[in-house]
Parts: sequence; structure tokens; C-alpha cells
Amino acid sequence: MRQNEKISPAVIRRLPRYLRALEDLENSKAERISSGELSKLIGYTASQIRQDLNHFGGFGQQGYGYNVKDLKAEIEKILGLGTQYRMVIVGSGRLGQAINSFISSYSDDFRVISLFDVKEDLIGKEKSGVLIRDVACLEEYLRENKPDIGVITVTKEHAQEACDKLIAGGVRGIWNFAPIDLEGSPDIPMENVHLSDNLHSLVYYINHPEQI
Amino acid sequence: MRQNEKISPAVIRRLPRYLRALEDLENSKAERISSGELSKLIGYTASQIRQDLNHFGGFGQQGYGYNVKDLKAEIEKILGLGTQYRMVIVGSGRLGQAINSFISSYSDDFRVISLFDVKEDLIGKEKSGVLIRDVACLEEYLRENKPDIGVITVTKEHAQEACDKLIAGGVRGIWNFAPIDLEGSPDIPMENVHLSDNLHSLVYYINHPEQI
DNA sequence: CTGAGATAGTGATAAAATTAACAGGTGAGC
DNA sequence: GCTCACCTGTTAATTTTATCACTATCTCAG
Repeated sequence: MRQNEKISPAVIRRLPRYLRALEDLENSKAERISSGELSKLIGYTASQIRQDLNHFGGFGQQGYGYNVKDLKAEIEKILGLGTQYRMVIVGSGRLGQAINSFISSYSDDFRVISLFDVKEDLIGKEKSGVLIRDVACLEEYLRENKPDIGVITVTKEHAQEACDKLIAGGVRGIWNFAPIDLEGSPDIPMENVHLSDNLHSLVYYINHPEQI
Repeated sequence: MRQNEKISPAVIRRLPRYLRALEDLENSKAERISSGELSKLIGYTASQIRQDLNHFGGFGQQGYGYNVKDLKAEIEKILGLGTQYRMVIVGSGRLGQAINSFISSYSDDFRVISLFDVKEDLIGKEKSGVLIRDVACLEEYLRENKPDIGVITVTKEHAQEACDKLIAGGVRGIWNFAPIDLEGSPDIPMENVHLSDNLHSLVYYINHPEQI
């Protein structure tokens, strides 16, 4: 980004959406796209799109717009895609398995190298080609394999412990699905997916349709 | 809320978090909580907490704080909890099943009344006590059972069709897990859980730790 | 019953985010 | 090559969101 400017979280949250749109455009063989057309596709104002992208550099050209392929490549570079992130999932219940299967089919940039669980009957099994290991071996496994991202899909009672171990084991980021706000580490980014919060917001708007 | 005031989305997104904190407090037998203490627990400033809550009425008392039980009840009322929401899940793959199992165990306020899928080998089976039906029967089922919330956990190719049918079938809200921005209806709220977007944001912060 | 201390409510202020406006390149059509 | 509609980068204005600072009120100990 330009001169060490601090980029607001709001902008970062939109980048993946731009990327998705650009993938679709690439698939439909579009070569160029203007902020105005992009605006129609994804609903942000053209102004916002131009301003967002401009935080990272002038990727567009007056009178032309943005080159789809180039812009996609730029956003991938900004996000840090293009290299493989190795992940472990702590908690191999339905949600853990669903995330595992999602990641396997989603992109080569992300690879689950191991699942973990406490349950005897799960340990040793394979899911989507990934072995479920005993969570008792988590620390050792982290030491030896140094995964990049730890995913937490255990119950909220066990989530903090999983988090502590992942951080101690040196993961670079945490993706938390447990319905609790974990104590992390100031240098280790954590993304939370709080399904219940999301559902509650939905219910609010169901009951207050005038506020949509 | 006070005099038809329009509540900002930022406030609404925080309400579920307050609720979670209050549940924890209730479980630990706390009777009262001040904005200052709550601030320490969940990280928002005390000012913000007071202002957020005050949009809906003066639930607190000077010199005392907020009564945990009462405040929890108020927030539940604001969100529209306390009544049961009947849900259908379109897409019974791993993610659909994970959401189903999450909802079943999460709260009595939400009940999945049916799953749907196209796959022959899934139709007729039960998951967490819920029957998987043929998606071909979705429209008829919606007409007859009028569920409140439709959950979309199909592939992105089939998501728009599922969305259209759910809306035509009269659901009051949509919870979308497909990695696509759906065309909905202006009166029907839609909450999106875009896992890939979330993961991409995480990766950005992994690569830009100075921006956390 | 009283007064010190605590704490919510609230209007003002500041900060952040979004949208609007526009100067000035760009390139397609002629 | 000219011209004009197009479209970006960028600055300005506006809107939204968050914080601050202060006042009124309540609690609780004595």
C-alpha cells in the first residue's frame, strides 16, 4: 500500500468481494471493467470502489477502466494469495468436517494437513483425505509441522485451550468458529465466525423490516 | 426503540455480542454489571455500550449499573427472540448438516423442520432427527409449512434458484452460506456467511501483522 | 436519613467511512 | 490527427459511527 498507510478494516473486508467478482468476470471472458460496471455487479458505489483500490495503487486507467486479469492479480497479491497455507482443524465434528471439505474443494492455496479430536471413535479415521489425530498430540504435531493457520471448531468450553495451544505451537493466524471471544495474542490475527450472532442479526431484521 | 429512531447496523451487529456476554454473566451468577465492567469483558468502550443500549431505552440505573437478567431479557426482546423460528435448510451436504446440528443444539428458539437435497442417496435419510426431502418438493413444502427462515447451503451454481424458491415460498429471512451474492427481495433480510471472504481477510492480516 | 461514591444518560465533539464532484488523461470513431 | 464520451485518481463534502465530558440520579454504608 501507499507509504505505509494504515488500511481500514472496512476496506480489507471488501477486498475478498472484489476478488470474487473479478473471478466471475474472468470466467465470463471479460477483459476490462469500469468502477461503474463493477458497482452494478456488487452494489458498492463506484466512488467507493475507486477509492478502495486506490489505497493500494493506481490500477486503473482513465477512459478504459481496470484490466480484469491484472486487477485480480493485484488483489491476490495484496491479500497474500498465491502461496499455500497449511491448516489444522481442531474439532472434527460436523462443523470441522464441513470446513475441511470446504477448504479441500475451495482452492489450492489452502490445504488442511490434519484434523484433531478427542473422540476415540473419530481418531484414526480419514475425512476428505485428511487423517484425524488425537488432540493430545496437537502440540507435538504443531512443533513438527508448523502449520500456518489453526481452525477452531470445538465446543466453546474447549476453545480457549485449543487457541492457547495453537498460538504456543506457532500458528500465524486463527480462524475461530466457537461461539466465544477468545484471548489471543496481539500479533496473531484471529477471524471469528459467530454463527449465532449472525443468526440473531437476521432475526432482528426479520422483526424490523422497516430498518433493512 | 425510541420514537421510531433508525438504529444503525453497527449497533445491531453488537447486540448479539452483548447477549452472549450477559448469558455468561448469568451463568456465573452475576446479578449486576456496569458499562465499565462490561467494557472490560467485551472490549467495546463503556461509552459505546451505554449509548448502544440507550437507543432502546434506559435499562440501567445510575450508581448501580444494569441488572443482568433484565438486560438480557430486554435484548432478547429487541432481537425478537423468545418465539420459535422454524427453518428449512436447502443443501444437505456436510455444511448443511453442520448447520443443522448447530441449530438443534443451540437454542429452542430455532428449529429445523426439514432438510432438502437433490442427491438420491441422501433423500429419505434423517440427520439430527430431521428428514432430508427431495428439493423438487421444496416449493410444495414451503406452501404447506410456511417456515420462517431459509438456509442456503448448496453450491453457488444452485444458490440463486434456491433463494428464488425460498422467497416465492414466503420465508421471512434468508441465511446464505453459498459464496455468491444473491439477488433477494428488498423486504426480506438476508445474512451472508462468506467463508472464503473471511479466510481471505485472515490471510491479509497474517501478511500484514503491523495492521492488526 | 444522609452524603460520598458510583454510574447511567446525553448532548457535543471527534474520527472514520462513504459519497460526491471534478480535473485531466484515454482511446475509439471518424 | 481531432474530438468527444468515458473513466480514473483525488480532493472535498457528507454521513455515519465512536468517543468524550458532563450532569443527574441512584446506591449503600454508617
